[in-house]
Amino acid sequence: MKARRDVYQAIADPTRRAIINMIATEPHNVNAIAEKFEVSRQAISLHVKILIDCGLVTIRQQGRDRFCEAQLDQLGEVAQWVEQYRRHWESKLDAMETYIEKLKKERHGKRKK
Amino acid sequence: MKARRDVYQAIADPTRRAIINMIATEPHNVNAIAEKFEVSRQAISLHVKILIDCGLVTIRQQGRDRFCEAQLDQLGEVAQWVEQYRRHWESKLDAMETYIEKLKKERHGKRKK
DNA sequence: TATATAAGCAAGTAAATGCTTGCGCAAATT
DNA sequence: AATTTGCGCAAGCATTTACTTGCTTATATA
Repeated sequence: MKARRDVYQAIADPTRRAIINMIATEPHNVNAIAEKFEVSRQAISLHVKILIDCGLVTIRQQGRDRFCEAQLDQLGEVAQWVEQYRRHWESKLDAMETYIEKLKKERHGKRKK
Repeated sequence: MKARRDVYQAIADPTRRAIINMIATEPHNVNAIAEKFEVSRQAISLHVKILIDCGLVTIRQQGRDRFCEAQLDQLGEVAQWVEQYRRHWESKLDAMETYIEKLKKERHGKRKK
């Protein structure tokens, strides 16, 4: 269990997405996370490790507790990759709609960064 | 090879993302796709199958050719899932960092959105 | 018609994934 | 000091994944 370790791989697993969802609101320690799932604490521990490895989670050690905090910057990469195809799924219908979409985007073109 | 078959799983593989990227612009038949990669035609054929299974690719049969067309609607799900966390990575929620951000903003009044 | 060509099917393999149980250690609690 | 609690480490295991080679069936084409 030590090969490919990128964001896409990390979020491919539903349990890991659930973990992210859980700690996005507020940090939880490993056991707290594990309690919400059917699988063993160890299984969760491994998932967390993977999330740490790819940078989606950081640990704040506090006594014997390890609080997992979501650090979702890396998701930006996925967002970017997916976004580049948005028009492909939003305007699959016909040229007309593509055109309208484009107009709308231009009208309130509010791109950050 | 017949278990989980969702979009997240599908795009987890870099080769599959490359295939999507390739046919997003215009359809290619299986061999045409395979030629662009180092792996065997069969390997590509399997990747395509996975993409078909999760709805990201559709086939247009034409004689002995099977043209693969990108059908990226399903990516919307991923986009949505990722987007819900955008603020998490665009504005770190950590109190400390928020504070620092605030200081920086105040210093050289540079807005972000 | 003989023969390329496109591509699925099948079987085999090495590595990765997801999970479990058992153990040990350090920080809290009694 | 003794025990409980949080959690990583390690080994083991069943699947899944990604890929390969070999064979087969259609569809073109010389």
